[in-house]
Formats: sequence, C-alpha cells, structure tokens
Amino acid sequence: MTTIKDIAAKTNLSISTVSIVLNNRASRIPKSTRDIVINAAKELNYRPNQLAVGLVTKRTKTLGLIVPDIRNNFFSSLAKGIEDEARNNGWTVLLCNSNDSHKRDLEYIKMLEGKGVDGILYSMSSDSNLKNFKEKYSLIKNFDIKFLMIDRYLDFPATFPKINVVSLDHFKGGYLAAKHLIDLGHKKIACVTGPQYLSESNDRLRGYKQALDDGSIEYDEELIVEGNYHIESGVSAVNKLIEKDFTAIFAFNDMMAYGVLKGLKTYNLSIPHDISVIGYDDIYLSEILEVPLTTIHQPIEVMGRGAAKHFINIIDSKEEFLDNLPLYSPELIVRKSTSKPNKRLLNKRTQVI
Amino acid sequence: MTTIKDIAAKTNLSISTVSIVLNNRASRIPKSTRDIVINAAKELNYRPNQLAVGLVTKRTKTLGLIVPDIRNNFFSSLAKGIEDEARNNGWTVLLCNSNDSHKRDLEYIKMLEGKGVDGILYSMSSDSNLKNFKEKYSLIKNFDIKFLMIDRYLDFPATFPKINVVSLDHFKGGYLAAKHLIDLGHKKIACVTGPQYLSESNDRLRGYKQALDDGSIEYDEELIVEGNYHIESGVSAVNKLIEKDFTAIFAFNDMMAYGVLKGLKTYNLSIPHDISVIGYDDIYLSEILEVPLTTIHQPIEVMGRGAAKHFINIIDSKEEFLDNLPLYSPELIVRKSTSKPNKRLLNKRTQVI
DNA sequence: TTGAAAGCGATACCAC
DNA sequence: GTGGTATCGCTTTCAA
Repeated sequence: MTTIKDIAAKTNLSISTVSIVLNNRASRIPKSTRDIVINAAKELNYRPNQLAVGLVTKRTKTLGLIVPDIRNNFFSSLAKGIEDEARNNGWTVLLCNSNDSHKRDLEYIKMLEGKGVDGILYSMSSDSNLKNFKEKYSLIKNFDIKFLMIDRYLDFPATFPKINVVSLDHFKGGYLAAKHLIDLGHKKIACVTGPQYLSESNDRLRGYKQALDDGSIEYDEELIVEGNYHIESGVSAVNKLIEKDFTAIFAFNDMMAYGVLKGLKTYNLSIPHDISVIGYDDIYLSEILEVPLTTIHQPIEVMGRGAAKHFINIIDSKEEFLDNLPLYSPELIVRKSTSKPNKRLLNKRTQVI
Repeated sequence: MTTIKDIAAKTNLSISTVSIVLNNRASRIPKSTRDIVINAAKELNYRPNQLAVGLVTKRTKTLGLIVPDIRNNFFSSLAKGIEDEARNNGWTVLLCNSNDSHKRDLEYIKMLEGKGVDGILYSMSSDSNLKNFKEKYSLIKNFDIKFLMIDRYLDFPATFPKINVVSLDHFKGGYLAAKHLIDLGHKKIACVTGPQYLSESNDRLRGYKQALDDGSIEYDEELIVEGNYHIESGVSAVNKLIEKDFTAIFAFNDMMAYGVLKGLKTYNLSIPHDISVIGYDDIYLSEILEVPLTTIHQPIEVMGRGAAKHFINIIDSKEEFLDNLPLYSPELIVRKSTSKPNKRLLNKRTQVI
C-alpha cells in the first residue's frame, strides 16, 4: 500500500505539502509542484487510508443503515436507493438487520458508533414503542451521531425533540386506497393494519377514515384487524374477518395482501368477484400475480435516494436540521384485484359459513 | 467519547496496562488491577474506536459485500444470511450494488480497500467475463484483501489460480429439475438458461443433460434459449420457443419462470395442462402464485451464513484457503405447475400456431 | 507487573 | 509556498 509518505519521498516534498495538494487546499501551491504531486500519486496508485483520515477528521463518509429485514422488498428497494445515492457522493453504507428487535437496534447503534459512522439511517423495528425508542434516541444523541428516520417512525408526542424524518405521505395513501374502493361502491371495507404504534400505519388508517367520512360511511371498528406486515398476518386476518360483513379488504402492505389473497382462497372466495383486495407498497411482484394486485405505489427507491441526499446534506452542513425535508407522494395503481361489490354473493357467503 | 486515556487517568494506570487488560492479553496482570480497569471501562461506557484499532492492527472486522442488485430476492436473502452471521461474530458488512457492471465492481473494490475491509464477498456481475474478471482479481490480490466468491462465478480455466468459492450444487439442481420432468413422462424439455458464461447456469445445463442422458433422451439444442435471469427474458423465451415442439419448460430461475408463465398465457396455454413449467430459486412468491410453481429450492440464507462463517475463519486463520469449503444442496419442491405431458394438446397447439 | 515511547497514515496549525 | 510537528486513539515492543 502506498502512503502519503511514499509520495513525499518520491517527490522530495514534505508530507504536509502532499497532503495539501491531494486535498485540494492547494490555492497557494503553484501548479508546477501540484502536478508533480498528482502525477506521483497516480503513478504510485495512491489511495488514502480512510481509517487514518477518519481518525483525524472525525468523518468517515460512512452511513449506518438499520432496517428490520433486508429480505423485505420494501427495505431492499430502500437500501438500493440509499446506497446508490451514497455511492454517487463517495459515501458508503453499513448494512444492519434489526430483525425487528429493539435490543438489536441498540447493539447496532453502539457498534456503528465504534465504527465511526457519521450518521445512522433508521427504519424502526416493529417492536419499538415510545419508551424503548427514547432509549435508542438518547444513545444516539449521546454519541453525537446524526440521525434520520425513514418512513417508519412513531407518533411522537408534541413534547418530543424534533427529529429528521423522511417519509411517504401515508395519510394520502390510506385515503387513496379507501377512496378507490368507495368509488367502486364498497361500503364495508375491512382493514388489515400495521402495528398500531407505528405512525405510518396510523396515518393510513386516518386517511381511510377520512375517505369514509367524505363518503358518509360510518367507521366500523369491527372491520379493523391489526397485522404485522408479514404475509402470515394477512392469512390470519382473513380468518378473523371471515364471519364479518364486508366486501373489500384494504391491506396495509402488499405482503399482507398476498396473505389475504391466500386466505381468501381457502374459503373459495374469488377476487375481485367476491371480495376486492387492495394492497400497499406496489412490490414488483404484485404486478405478476394471478390477479394483479391493485395497490398503492410508493416511490421507495426514489425516497431512499432522497433520504440519503438530504442526510448527507445535513451531515455536511453540520446543521441538525435542514429545510425541504422531502415528503413523497404515493399513487393509486389500479389493477385487477378490485371491482364493484357483489352483493348477492356476499350474502351467500355469510349464510354459508 | 471516552477513550483508553480516560480510563488510564481515572485508574491511575498507564495506557498500556489498560490496553492489555481490555484486550485480554492480561495473563500477567493480577486480577485486582484487571477488575479496576474493567470496572472503570464499564463505568465510563468505554467502546474502542475501531478506526484507531484498525489503523494499527490492519484489521477492521469489516466485510465488503458486492452483489449485482440487493432488490433481487436472491441477493437480499444472501445478504441477510451473511450479515446475520457476521454480526454474530462481531463483524460488520458494507453493502455494494454493482448493478451488474464490471466498472462498478472495480470502483467498489478500490473503495473497499480504502475503507480497510478485511475481505470481499463477491457475487459476480453478469457482464463479467474471464478477461475483465482477471482485472478485478489482480486488483484484489494486489491489495492483499481476502476474497471469496459466492455462487455466481465463472468457469475458470484450469490454469487459473485457486479461488474460494461457496456455492450451491447447481449441477444437482439442474439434474433434479430435469429428472422430475422426465419422470413425469416429458421428453421434449425446453430450457431458459442464464447468461452463458456464468458457471452456475452451465452447471444446471450440465445437470439437465445428464438427466436426459440417464433417461436416454436425446439432447436438442433447438430447445435451449439463453435468458438473463430477468422476468422479461422468460417472456421472450416463450416467443422464441413457441413454434418448437416441447411439453415442458425448465427456467433457470423463478423470475424467468414467471415470465414464462406470463408468456404462455398470451398463447392461451394453460399450466400444467398444456405445458409444465419448473423454476429455480423458490422465491417466497412462487408458493402463492395462481399456479404454485414447482421449483428448485435453494438454501440461500443458510449459504450466506455458511459463506460468512467460512470466510471469517479464513481471515482469522490467515490462510489463503481452508478445507471444507461448503457446497449446498438444492432440493426439488413439487407444486402445481408440472404434470404429465399432454400429447394431444401439444399437437393441436403446434398446428394452430 | 507496569509504563514509556514508537508508530499506524493521515490532517492541520504554525513557523520559516 | 513549503515544511516541521503535534495529534487522532489505539497496539505493541521494550525497559524498568
């Protein structure tokens, strides 16, 4: 490995001069010596040792990314966007899978601090609540590491310190989904929500309620089932709902919608003829399902890019917060899993079961 | 941030002593002082600065992971396994997406070297060939970074230096898939392969040929179409094959199998009645498709774990190679997309089109 | 059993 | 304009 020292030796200049040139603080250095240094660096194939740089500058151009599970397409798309943008700016990303565990979040935060990351991008583990979130938060503040939450966060009380959050407009997403079903004529719309303390889930639910309200439909708590964003909870939601009176299901993510599809199948219900199903996320697989899933598309990768960009700006600016925090808009994608309600069949079903 | 110096100050011991204790080279240090140090460390919430450690030890306990695209479920499962195992051993993973570009592979390798990673886990970008692979390889060797390839690699000529490769037994996978179809009675089995220079694809093809051979079926090159592992190439493969005489299609990954399904649909062919389809990968979605896909399951995450484990062992041992290089066995998962061939319909189809 | 000092590879301040 | 030197936080001889 060639070091700055080697260049100094080769060029008969001091390491200070070499360092200055290589970092472009070379205003006062004449072009002639500059060229000498640069050529020598090129010739010796010099690449700075980032450990050494980080040690003295306290900056590593490294981001820690904590997501619940990278196998989830949502997070892998997010990670892709983040990593792409980071790389374009010469930054690097450490991948962490929390497995939705608060305890592991904590471990990762400590580990990332040890590695000297400049910032942590955090997507909340689903067993987070306000209490244990405070624990993480104070740890991070303690470390003086910049912090940005992506999409999954809590409904923070008004007293809570300001936090950087880059997110999708889930209220709008929830509204769009419910509105679509209502426009088709549905009045009994079941929901499979996310974990109740996640703000995104609550936002979607608020959007759903707003749409009901706008359509003069009464909100029926009986039709709301809490899920956990995994496919199985879509299946079990169907089992819980099956005896209730409904013509459509709004699953708060596509994975659960797949589960709903699967569950409905076990009752010999066909989609959308018997039941309309709408998802949320627009995972790329949703398009190629048997019944292509109507869903809410989210510009996940774009958001990842935007979040990384914004975060890097924050870190570079040394501010705690920057204006223009991006908020990304979801979009309704109508495919084949939703249609007008079928009243007759609904009655038949409720009688039969 | 508390440093080793703070501990030294607090305990009235020297930095050296503190360092020795904290690194468990403490044989000669009496338990009494040891406890003092350890308690002080705990009290001050000490965590070593890994940049400093790395700078002197030349070891960072950091792995670089280069995959084509983390959004691909195969790679996200792989990454999950690797990261899990790494973390369990106190290691950390830098995520890199090559976008299947050799040029980016090169950039990443340089960047990772700068970051001081101890090893690079590499899954080949699909525009790799022997020539440009050599370029990467010599770069890495130059850097004296340990190197392990996962699953995607080339058919190296015998003269090529030995390389660490952790992989699935794709020959077996190809064999299992073809054998299954042959056992059902198929004799005209089309293939949609992966890129031809990837050894995994060739291995599957060899397995397929072996199965044909064992079943005394002649190999027909006309039935082999090269794909690129993306869904669209499954669709276009169908278009290329449609006038040929075949009763089954073996797609070399599930994504292409989805494409095949989609393509077959456009010809009004039903699965498995008209054509049997078998995939490869067993993506979680394959189970919940309209026609659940018969496929070859691969223990991807397990392989990721095993690869990380093996690699860490190599790095720790300071050997170039270790025995017991793992080879993981794929497994046939029979679902609904394969059945006995339907001769009559086949004839009808070839006449009609 | 403990401590002093050198050194890892870079930056940055302050002289010259 | 250029160079000397302290420093970042830690490990590692080598003395004491």
